[in-house]
This record gives sequence, C-alpha cells and structure tokens, in this order.
Amino acid sequence: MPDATIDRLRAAGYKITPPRLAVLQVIKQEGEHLNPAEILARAQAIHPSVGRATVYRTLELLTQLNIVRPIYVGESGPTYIRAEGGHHHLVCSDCGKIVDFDQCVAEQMVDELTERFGFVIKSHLLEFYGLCGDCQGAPNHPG
Amino acid sequence: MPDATIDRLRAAGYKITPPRLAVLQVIKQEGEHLNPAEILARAQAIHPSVGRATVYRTLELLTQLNIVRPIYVGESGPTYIRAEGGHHHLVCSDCGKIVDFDQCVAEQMVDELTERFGFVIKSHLLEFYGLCGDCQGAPNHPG
DNA sequence: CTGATTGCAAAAATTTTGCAAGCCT
DNA sequence: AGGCTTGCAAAATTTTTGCAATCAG
Repeated sequence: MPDATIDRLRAAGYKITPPRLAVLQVIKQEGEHLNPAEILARAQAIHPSVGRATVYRTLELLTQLNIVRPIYVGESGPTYIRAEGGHHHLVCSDCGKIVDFDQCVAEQMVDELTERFGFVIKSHLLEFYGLCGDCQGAPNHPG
Repeated sequence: MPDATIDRLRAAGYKITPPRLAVLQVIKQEGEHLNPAEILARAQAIHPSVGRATVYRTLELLTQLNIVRPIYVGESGPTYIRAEGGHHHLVCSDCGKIVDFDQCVAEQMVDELTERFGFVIKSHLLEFYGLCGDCQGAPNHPG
C-alpha cells in the first residue's frame, strides 16, 4: 500500500481524516486477511475513538476506489486484502491454512482478456484449493 | 455438479435428505453466484418446507466436503459456487458486472505448486478485477 | 429402531442508518 | 464557513443455536 494511496483518496475528492488514515495504516501494515472486527480493533489502537460504523464506511469507500478488496477464504466472513497487484493463495480446504506464493502466470492473460472483453484489468486474485500436507489422508467425518 | 455428489455425501456418512437434495439441485442448476437467501428461496421452490437454518447448515456441510465454495465478488455478502474445477471471472470494480471466461493458465501451475508446497490441489479460482467497457472513463466521486 | 437432520423461533453476530457534533480543506 | 465525516446507538440483516419432532438408513 504505497503512500500514494492518500493522494488517490484526495484526488477523488475525499478528505483525509484520522479514521481513514488509521484504517489505511492497518491494512498497509498488517496487510492481509483481516476482517472488519480485527481492522476496527487495530485502527482503534492507532486512533482510539474510531467507531465500528466508520470502519465499515471506510472499507466500503476503499473497496469502491479499488484500494482494498473483500475476499472469502473459508473464514466465516469477509476478509480484506490490498486490491493492488495480484494475490496468490493456496488454501487448505480442511484446516483453512493459507499460504501465499509469488510466481503467477496470470499476467500473461491480461492482454488477451482486455482485447476479448474490453475490460481494463487492474489486479487479480488466484487461489488454489486443496489439502495441505498435514491434512492429506485425514478427511472429515460426521459424528 | 455431477450426480456423483450424492455418492460423495453418502460415502462421507451423511444422509441423503430432501433439503440436501434441494440445495444440491439449486446449485447444480443455477450454478453460480447465489447467496444464502437466494438458495433458500429456490430450494423452497423444490421442497417448500426447507428452513433457513437448514440451508446454512447444508451450505456449511457442502463447503466442508469441498462441493461448494463461498466467494466474495463485491456483493454485499457471500455467494456460492461449485468448488469443483476452476472458476474464472472478470469482475468490474465499478458496476459489479461478472463475466466468466474459459481459457485459463492456472492448470500449468498445479504440478509446480504441489511439488513446492506439498498441497494436493483440487480446484482454483482466478479473478481479474478492472473496469468493463461501460464503466471506463466514468469514475465514481463523492457527493 | 436410532441417531442424524429438520424447522421453528429465539439469540447472537454482523452491517447499516439517522443525526447532531466535529473536523478537513 | 461549508459540508463531508464521525461516533453513537438504534435498526436492519444475516447467521447461529436450542430443541422437540421427524426421517433416512
């Protein structure tokens, strides 16, 4: 999350306020997979008076501006990640473990998709689901 | 969603009940991007007495068995898709339009990731975010 | 039969909203 | 100064839970 994010907010006509800075800082630092409640708690550590509602409103704003993005990875609710660039996760369907990896072949597809669908592509999310080493051979059963 | 899904449920020791069949059928037919409320409504069209709670419980069960998967694509809540195979979406950050596409280079990565991280990979989700043709040049502003 | 599963309604958790006060520009 | 933003608390939504009745195997 470059500091340029602030300029982006300003450029879009939004005011730079302590709550917004706090939320931005939380996502910049902690980065990944935080849900609204966690973001609230950490934002309050920075600026104690921040309220729940403001976190939701800020998250919605940042999502609209394509600065963050909500995703679901088996958690019980939404989790936010930076929207910029790509995200590549390996998610264990059994224990929920998430591993990030770097190499990604998605960029190769951008030009083709742009041409074919007329989308201007800004970022992407690539997730693989399966079983991690620990969970292989240990399926879940009822009872 | 092959009919084999039912065998999978049975094999895992779960009972095959009308509510479960209804939810499975909804996801099999309608397939994509339905939220719990929509799934409930359509399941009730098949088996009128199905209750809200059962849909949630069934969705959780199917998620655990890796038959369906919740995702977030800018909607206000979770949406369910089949977990099998791959899903490839182009999502407009502005209007929320979702376009599915077929070609995907993700399969190429499976072997490498398996070797590197020890995951047995079953499926994947690849989403590109950007602006669709209609939304380009029409950014959102406050006020 | 037996215990998993269901539907209902209440409870809990999560989000959204209304509004006066406060802050950024 | 002007009006976007905020925090609070209440309202609305969405999910989860408790339990007796029911159903699949």
